[in-house]
Amino acid sequence: MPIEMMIRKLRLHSELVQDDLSALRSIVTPVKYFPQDAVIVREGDISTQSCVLMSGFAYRSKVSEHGKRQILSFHIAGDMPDLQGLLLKKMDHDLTTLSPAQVGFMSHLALRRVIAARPSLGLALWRETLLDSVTFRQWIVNLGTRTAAGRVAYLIAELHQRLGTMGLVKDEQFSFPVTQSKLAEALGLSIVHINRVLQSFRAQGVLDFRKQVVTLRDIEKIVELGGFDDGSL
Amino acid sequence: MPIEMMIRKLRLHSELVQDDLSALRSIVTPVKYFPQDAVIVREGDISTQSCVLMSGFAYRSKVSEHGKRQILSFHIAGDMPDLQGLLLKKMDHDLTTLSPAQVGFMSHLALRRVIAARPSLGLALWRETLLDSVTFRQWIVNLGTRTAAGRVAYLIAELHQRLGTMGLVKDEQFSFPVTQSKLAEALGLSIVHINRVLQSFRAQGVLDFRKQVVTLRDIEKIVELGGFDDGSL
DNA sequence: CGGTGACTTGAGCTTTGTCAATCGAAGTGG
DNA sequence: CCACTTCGATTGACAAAGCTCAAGTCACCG
Repeated sequence: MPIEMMIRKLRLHSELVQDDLSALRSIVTPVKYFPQDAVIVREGDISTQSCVLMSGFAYRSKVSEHGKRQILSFHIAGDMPDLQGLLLKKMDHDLTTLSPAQVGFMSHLALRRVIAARPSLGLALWRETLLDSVTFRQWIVNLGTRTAAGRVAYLIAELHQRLGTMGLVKDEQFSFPVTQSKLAEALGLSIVHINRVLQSFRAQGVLDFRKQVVTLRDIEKIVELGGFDDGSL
Repeated sequence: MPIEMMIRKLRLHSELVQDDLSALRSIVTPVKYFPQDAVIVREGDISTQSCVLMSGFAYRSKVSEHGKRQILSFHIAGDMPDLQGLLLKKMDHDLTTLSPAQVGFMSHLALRRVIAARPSLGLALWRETLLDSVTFRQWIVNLGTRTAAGRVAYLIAELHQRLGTMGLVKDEQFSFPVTQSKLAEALGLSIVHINRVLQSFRAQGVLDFRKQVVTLRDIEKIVELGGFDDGSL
């Protein structure tokens, strides 16, 4: 029942009554399946619908004129990574799958209708977009203040926390189907350097990143390096 | 009539009728005057009101556990830098004045009342918070993909554009009351390095940054270095 | 079996940071 | 008005983090 992932996430932050939830459920299209590395929405597109990631991973990215690409955020089941399109018609970045993914869509027309009828739902969705902002702000701090090792550790800690609340972590281990090259694009580092950081983490028994699976070996150390702050809101 | 700055900015992005605008005006408290470097809201505070910057400059910042501070964004007249507090009760960052500033406040109670009565106003405010996000995303690209000189150039180009739409640029010159140390905190660079970049810009006749005033001398070059993209939404 | 994509490794180099000192303007108390 | 302090800007010398280039390895796939 993949659609429940979205509901689950929404309920983490907002109090919604059953009627709100079923109104929302009712406008989500049947799930579509996307392969790995498929573009869901492209920068410049005029969006007429927003999506919900039901399973799998996705990421948002933007290329700077220099041709360098920056990954802005990673997304997991339950996320609505292009909800902002509801009010900002023109996409300012790309949204791409990182793994095969199940995606549901909600047309903006239907969303507006449902929000007008149920203001509390509108507020809950607004809040979701604000939480998105919080993550971006943390990301800025990450890029601006931390060394390479700190950035990697932070990213892992953040994902660990988010996947944890969605029940996607088992035995301090989770799937994260990303290449080192994408990690580099996310963290503003070179591939070579990412590789070296990961190796040193492995050697020091901090964490292991192999075959798309992350294994946390020394959480204390990771949190210390990455200075991750759960930041309960 | 400083409150008109807010209205002016809102109307840039949303169509609002006079009644919406006057409803909003009516809940803004009389302006308060803040000196330079005064904290308006602090990380961890539970916010019960949001502010509107009527004149002057402010910035948002966050300290990473390492004690290093990161400036997240700069704000100018018309901005509502802590609007997200309406739905995210706990502040995740500080808001501080960069210069003496006039600030109006809107209590969250009143805001919620007015939004409930006028959904279009709610959407306009939601959109404002989304524009905030856009800026953060650009900032991530800035930190992640550009060299020191590019980052500085980008920041200047962004400010130039934003101040321009608010009518605060004259003769390709604008006031930006920031120290080099704060620039360093915003751009994730050391003070010394910022100083060198500014000097080289001055020497090359790209731009001049003296006594809190920025003078653009070669806009082409600035846009090229910073790769600024107006990104009309 | 050859090809492709991801990961690894080494060497040398560039950008940026650190440390330490100096300078200059503005403000303060005497 | 002068000595003194303070804060921000500036400079030089040196160190470090991270980048680029280039080559090689390894697993997988047609």
